[in-house]
Amino acid sequence: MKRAGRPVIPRKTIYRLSIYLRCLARLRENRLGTVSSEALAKAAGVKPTQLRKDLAYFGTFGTRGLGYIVNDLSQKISEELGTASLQPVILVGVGNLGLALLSYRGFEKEGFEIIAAFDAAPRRKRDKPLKQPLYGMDELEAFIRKHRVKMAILSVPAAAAQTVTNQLIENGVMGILNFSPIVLAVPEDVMVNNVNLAIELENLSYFIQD
Amino acid sequence: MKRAGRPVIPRKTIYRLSIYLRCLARLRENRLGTVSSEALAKAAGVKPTQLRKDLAYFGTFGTRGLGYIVNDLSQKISEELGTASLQPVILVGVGNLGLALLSYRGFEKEGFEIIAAFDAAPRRKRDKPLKQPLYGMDELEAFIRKHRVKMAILSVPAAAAQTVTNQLIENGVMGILNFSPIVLAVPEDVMVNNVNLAIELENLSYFIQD
DNA sequence: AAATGTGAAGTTGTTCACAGCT
DNA sequence: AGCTGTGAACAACTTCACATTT
Repeated sequence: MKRAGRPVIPRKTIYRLSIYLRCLARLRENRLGTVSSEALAKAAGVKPTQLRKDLAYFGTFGTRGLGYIVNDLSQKISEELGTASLQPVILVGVGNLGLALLSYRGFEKEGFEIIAAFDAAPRRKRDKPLKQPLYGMDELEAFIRKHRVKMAILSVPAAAAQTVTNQLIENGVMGILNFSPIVLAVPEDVMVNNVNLAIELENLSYFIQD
Repeated sequence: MKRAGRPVIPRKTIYRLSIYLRCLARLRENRLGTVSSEALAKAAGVKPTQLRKDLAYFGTFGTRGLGYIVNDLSQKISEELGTASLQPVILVGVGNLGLALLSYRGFEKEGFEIIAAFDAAPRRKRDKPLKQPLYGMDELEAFIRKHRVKMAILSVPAAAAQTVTNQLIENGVMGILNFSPIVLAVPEDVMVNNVNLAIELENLSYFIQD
């Protein structure tokens, strides 16, 4: 929580905190009480010093000579990330990819819930019955306002992406997880995370050339 | 192509080259002949100087006072990324997410083709008929070797991820697009790109807190 | 006049080295 | 003795400022 008075934590650190949290969860499942920065860093795929620096941004939790108490550290990171406050999310664009994301179970386990989906053609035949209600685009504005939705997953075709984005933002959405292959123009205070599968593949293919 | 004698291009630059390429494609569709670094940078969501620096890593293509020729620049970037050489890709783990990725049309348009899918339970009932052949895990090794597969998309459950990864690498896979929520341990010369949707959401939710 | 290409300056992020605690 | 916490050194990346070309 970027409250005044607190240090600003770098973006990359926040990313890694999420990773640490997941590693800690596995340690807990294995009933481990404490962990050293070396062990946790290894599990997370980073250097021990980086882990310690990351934690130092928002406190000092370790015991010298011993390491970190798994439960405590887990909770501290959770608090810092604000994971406690479960955010409602909507999804816009129920094509192939959107449909998949809707049925993907990975979200709920992590404390997010897609509470509704929207599509330009909500009655189009889909193979699978959805858990979430599916509405037309004309109901988008009212829904966002009514449920105070702050986060949206965008999986519409490229041509529609900017228009939909504008609609989302006008009605109060502050964070967008963008799967459409376009760079969205947004005001400074709106946050966009891009996930572009084609680019990820292209990137891989570049680096594996001998 | 990281050939000896060429400068090493930073990872982030490679990422952005992919983005520029897509922006240029749109300019071409709109029949634009030339573009300035300012205009292209804006479309790509970066600063003009950054765009120019990125390009400078592998050549000088612009004309001062004029800008870049869309077609030429497009081709140069394509060459640099090695997009020309269309890589065959396999997908392992046909659950919800894997299924979605298989039916996602975004890949083929960008020059990738998922040529086969593998799953521990290949006969499990799935709602949708697949375009790609679906095999059991026992056929994985032979297939990779026979088709000289270098890239894989991994969408298996966390518990299976590392085991499958080892299998892939032993048989020659050099690049993995990992959707499973685990940090994979791999040798240095193997490249992993992680896509973790839960972390992306968690990250968004952190930054939109007021 | 307009826009690129680039050395230098600035910024951000990572790693080292070691002091300091338990 | 073992392991954390952190200032300082280092490395990577970005932006600036401006010389240079068309």
